[in-house]
Amino acid sequence: MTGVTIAEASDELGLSADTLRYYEKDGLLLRPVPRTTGGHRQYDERDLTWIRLVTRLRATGMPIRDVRRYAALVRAGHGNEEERLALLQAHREQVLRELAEVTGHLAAIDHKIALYTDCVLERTTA
Amino acid sequence: MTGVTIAEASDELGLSADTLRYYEKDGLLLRPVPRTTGGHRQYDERDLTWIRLVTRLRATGMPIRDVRRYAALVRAGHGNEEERLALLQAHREQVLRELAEVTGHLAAIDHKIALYTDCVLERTTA
DNA sequence: ACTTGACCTGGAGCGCACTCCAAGGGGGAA
DNA sequence: TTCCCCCTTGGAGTGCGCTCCAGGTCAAGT
Repeated sequence: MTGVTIAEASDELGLSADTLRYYEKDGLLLRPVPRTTGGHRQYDERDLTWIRLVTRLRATGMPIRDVRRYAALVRAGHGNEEERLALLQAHREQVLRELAEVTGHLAAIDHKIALYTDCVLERTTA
Repeated sequence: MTGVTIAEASDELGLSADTLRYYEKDGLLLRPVPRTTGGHRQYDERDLTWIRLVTRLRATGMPIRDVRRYAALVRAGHGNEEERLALLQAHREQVLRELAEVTGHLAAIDHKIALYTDCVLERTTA
C-alpha cells in the first residue's frame, strides 16, 4: 500500500485536511488525488512533493489563482516550459521586490526601536 | 492654512481616501483628523508622519488590530515606552522570521527556475 | 446665482483564503 | 456485529482589509 491518508498528509505538510481538500477542489493539484474503494483519499509521494511546491509558492505570496495557472501548465505536459519559466520568474521578481520593500521598512522600524530603547534606558538608569 | 485635504494626503501617502477614513474610524490614528468649518478633513504634518509609520507597520505585515494597540499606547502619552518598545520588538522578530522563511522558499524556487532554464535552453539550442 | 466636482457619513459589499458544519459512509478493534 | 473515529461531500460561514455606494453638504470657478 503506497499512499497516505489525508490526516497523514496534513501532518506531514503542515496544512489542514480542509485546506488539502480545498486545494484539490480548486485545481491547485496536478490531479484529483486517487481514492480507495471506500472513497478515502490516498496521497502518494508525487502528490506530496507537488503540494510542497504549492506551499512554497503560497508562502512567498503567490495568489491561489496563479498557482492554479501554474498547475494547469504542468498538467498540460511537455511543450510549455517557457510559459512555466516565465511565470516562475515573474513571481521571483515580485518576491524580490517585496523582500526589498519589507527590508527597507524594517530598517525604519529598527530606527524607531533604537529611539525607544534609548528613552527607556535613560529612564531606567536615571 | 496648515493642513491638506484628504485627496492631497491620499496622493502623498499612496493610500486611498477610503482607506484614510477607514484608518481614522478604526482608531489607527493618534486623533480624529481636524475638520474645517465645512467638515472636511485637514491633515497636518504630524498626521502624515504618523500615517507613514502606520504604512510601514502594515507593509511589514502588522495586523490592523496591533497597529490600533500601538496607536492607543502612543495616544496614552508618556509612561508606557516599555510597552511600545516590546510591541515593536515583537513585530521586528516576526518580520525577521518571515524574511528568513520567504528567503528559504525563494532559494527553492530559484532552484526550480534553474532546472527549467536548462530544459528550455536545451530545447532552443537542440 | 449656478454649476461642478470634491468631500462628508453610515453602512453594505467584496475578494481572498481558508474554516467549519451537517449528514452520511468506511474500516479496524472488541 | 457493534462501536467509534476518521473520512466523504456540498455548501455555508469567517476574518481581514479594504472598497464602494447612496444621499447629502460644501467650495471654487463663471
